[in-house]
Amino acid sequence: MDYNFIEIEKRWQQWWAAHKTFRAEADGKKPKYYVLDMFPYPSGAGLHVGHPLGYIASDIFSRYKRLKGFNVLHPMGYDAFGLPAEQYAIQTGQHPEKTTHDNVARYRRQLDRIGFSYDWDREFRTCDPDYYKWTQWAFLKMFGSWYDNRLQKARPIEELVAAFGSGGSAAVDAANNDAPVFSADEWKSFSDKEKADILMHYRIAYQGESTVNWCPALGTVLANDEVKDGYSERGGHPVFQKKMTQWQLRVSAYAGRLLDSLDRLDWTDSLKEMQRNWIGKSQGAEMVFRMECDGVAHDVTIFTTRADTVFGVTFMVLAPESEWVEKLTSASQKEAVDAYLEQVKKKTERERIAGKAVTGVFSGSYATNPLTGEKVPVWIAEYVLAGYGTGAIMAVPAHDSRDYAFAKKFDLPIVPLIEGADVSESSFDAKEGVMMNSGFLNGMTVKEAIPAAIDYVESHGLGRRKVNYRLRDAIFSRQRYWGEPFPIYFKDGIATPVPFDKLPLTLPEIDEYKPTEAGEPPLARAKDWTYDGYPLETSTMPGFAGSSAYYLRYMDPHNDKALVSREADEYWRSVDLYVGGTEHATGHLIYSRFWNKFLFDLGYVCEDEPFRKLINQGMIQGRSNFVYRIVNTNTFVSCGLKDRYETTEIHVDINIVRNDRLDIEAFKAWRPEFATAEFILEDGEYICGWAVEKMSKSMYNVVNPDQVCDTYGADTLRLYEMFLGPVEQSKPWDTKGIDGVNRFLKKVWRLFWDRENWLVTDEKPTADELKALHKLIGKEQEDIESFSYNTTVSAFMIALNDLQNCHKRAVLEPLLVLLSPFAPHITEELWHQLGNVDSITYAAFPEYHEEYTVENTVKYPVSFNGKTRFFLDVPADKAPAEVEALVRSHEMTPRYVGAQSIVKVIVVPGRIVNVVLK
RNA sequence: GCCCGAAUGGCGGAAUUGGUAGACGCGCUGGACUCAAAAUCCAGUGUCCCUUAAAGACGUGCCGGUUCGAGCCCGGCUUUGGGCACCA
Repeated sequence: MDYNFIEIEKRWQQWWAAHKTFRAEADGKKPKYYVLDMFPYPSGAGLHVGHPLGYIASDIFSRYKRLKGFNVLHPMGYDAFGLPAEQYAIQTGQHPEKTTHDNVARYRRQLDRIGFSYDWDREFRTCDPDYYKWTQWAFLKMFGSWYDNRLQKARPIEELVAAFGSGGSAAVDAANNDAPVFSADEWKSFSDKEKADILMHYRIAYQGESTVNWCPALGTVLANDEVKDGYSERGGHPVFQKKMTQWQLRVSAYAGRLLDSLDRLDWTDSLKEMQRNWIGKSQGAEMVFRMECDGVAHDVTIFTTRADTVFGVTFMVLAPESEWVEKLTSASQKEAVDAYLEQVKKKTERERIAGKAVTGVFSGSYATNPLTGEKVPVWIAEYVLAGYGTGAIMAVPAHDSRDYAFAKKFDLPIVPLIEGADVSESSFDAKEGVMMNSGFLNGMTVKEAIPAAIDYVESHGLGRRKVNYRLRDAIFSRQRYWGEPFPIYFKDGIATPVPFDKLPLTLPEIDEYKPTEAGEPPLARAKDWTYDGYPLETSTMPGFAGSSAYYLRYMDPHNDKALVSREADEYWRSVDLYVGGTEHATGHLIYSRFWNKFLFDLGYVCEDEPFRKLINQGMIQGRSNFVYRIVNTNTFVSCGLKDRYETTEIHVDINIVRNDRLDIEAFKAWRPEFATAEFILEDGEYICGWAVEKMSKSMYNVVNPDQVCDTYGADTLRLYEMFLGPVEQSKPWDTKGIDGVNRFLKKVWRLFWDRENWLVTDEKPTADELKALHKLIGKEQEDIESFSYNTTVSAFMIALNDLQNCHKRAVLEPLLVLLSPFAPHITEELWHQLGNVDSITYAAFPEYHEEYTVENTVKYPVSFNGKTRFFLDVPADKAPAEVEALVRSHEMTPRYVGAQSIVKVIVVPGRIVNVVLK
């Protein structure tokens, strides 16, 4: 009988579905294990061979854990709200729901062919109202909460209201955005609207004005992680900085906790480092400078990490968007300042970064250095960012390169503060050296001077220690259609939550998906978009809203009373293994952690971190092929000869190229313009050029997993993707080696069947066969636990070489179990042919016995002059003299001895060997 | 500019973490089977010297160091991938 993978794979996929083999249920008797893939956005292009890489790895791990006796939760679903479906809708008028539905169906078909062990009963899409009900619920919980800096946790807003009533704004230390100061009596006298406005400054989900990334081409604002180098990540459109009122999440309140608990996570160091950079903690001080403008004094707070350099301040700088700009612009400078602000506003984010042009304007006011009493000018310049620190800085050109560039351009004084620092050509930014020109700090090193300066400032009431984070609050509204509607309506101008029992607030039907003529979001087109007669919010939530708590929903996906029941949450707790790409490091993985910590604070979940262990699978790149057309002709020249002509490089579909050799007939048929093409060949063949590039439709280098399943089968695909190299590593897709893996599976089949005979016997295995088997068991356990799947596949091949002619049931049965996580279909088939009725999934992972793999030996540590150099395996019954002879004759010994000679060899029987050298 | 990571045959990649470098697979060469091809099986395959073999020398991006011993540790580079980037 032959290995008919098409038939086998179809049969067992149906069998697993019919028997719900992978259904997970909370079961207190077994230890749980939760394995999760980052769920996909179902794009129109379908899956390519790169997508399943992580899914295969996590599926192998899930199947392995099941064999090890764990109750495994391994779900899958779709991140279905998003921009592509909406843009397609704008172009074609097709409802995004329809597009999404079709794409999901296609993804599902493709996923099913690969034989994943998902519990499909738990599937959901983030655009299902039953699901986004809980996204809206979480939003309302955030709207109804504030962050207590003292307790470092979120609390219900009612408790804040109570505190205001008894002690005014001073009663709490709460995370806020520029909240006003008031007394308890004032609070009581405020109108409802005034109270609501104040509370809005404290809510964890709040509406507030801030400088946002505005993308006119997409007609929406974007979060920081959705902007790359000044362009939108989706579509690559220019982004502008603009002050706007938007919904935001107070992620910044959690910056410290997000940073600290990174240490407890089993993630790669590089990913943790990325998050640390993104959170960007910096320790320094806030200092107050008195500034005077046309005779009026203002106390302006600045942030610095170099309090030690305060004696070298020669000017101050405000960000153009700072609220101080207006108050500190003198009448005489007003015109110049206004012109400058206008000029800054017109620039895109890209131009601000890329230009690096030094620009600025004098405000007309002066500041007093609180330590020296010296007066210095106040400038306005775009190199100072409004969103970080206080939007104002003290400039020390001698020791900060940006201040230095500014001082040079505008001819401001530069005062060096560190002995020996040469500041004639550039600033001296390093935090080292000995202070001078710095009053009481003189003679100290920089490392001593920083805390000394801050201590001085604190004790004289001029400022205080302060930790700043780069992490900003997340802009949470998008001016788009295809997202979760905000369950908020505006009653007399007060943002009011839609009651919980009215959720989900479902997305209304509209006839066009574009913004309105007036520039309002698409939802403004909906008829009667009101609640209780009041207008509803017309923005929708961003893509990350639905993906921030989806791992919790999988624990209890059909619950209509809660996001997740307490019992389900306490059983499944958090994701034990999360597999996905690094591209989510500063987006989804920050937002999810924030979201989870918030729910933890309110007692809705029992773990404060969502993803215990994280593996980042690498990208699979495409291998593109090129043909070379001679300019202005329809003649194509083979790669080796292309330098003799002037040619244009054209991507050619890799499906009509084999081993870099072009199928000329297929090429002529590929596109009408090539039907009459002529060719200049090498050795009778057309050789194509090639390059490794991103796998994409436009480069004609996409390999569809369906094709691989057709030609080789899903088991080969799974095994091959793992064999390509470490899961974490990016690598180009290359089918060169796939035959070797396929050959391996055929050989496995041949252990059971030759052409027509069943070969399996009940003979007793030999010692060598057991040794090969147990070596494999040991290796596989070790490798799977450390995600070295490529070496596990190698171990299978080695074991197979050792077991070539072994048809013994006692060896083959455990072998199938070992192989089943990697190649589930072929093993399931053979497992049943061996007479087993139930799925191999329920088998037990074979136990590893060291005695089969290691001879009965003693391990002697061999040391030279007391330092252990190597271990020698010696049969246990050897006498000391024989051991000594072995050591002396050991092939490595001369190398350890080097130029010295052996004085004597001391052997402690069964324990240790020491070689004394002279 | 700053912060991580990587560099090993013709190729993808191994190496028990300081102990026989190149596992396993691909490719290539030769052979068996075949009328022939495909498939399958067997053998060989880091480089140099050599008809071949033995033996030897060299060999993990470059220079130096520690060590009896370095792909692995230390110092200094080169190339390359990724992240952050007027964050005071």
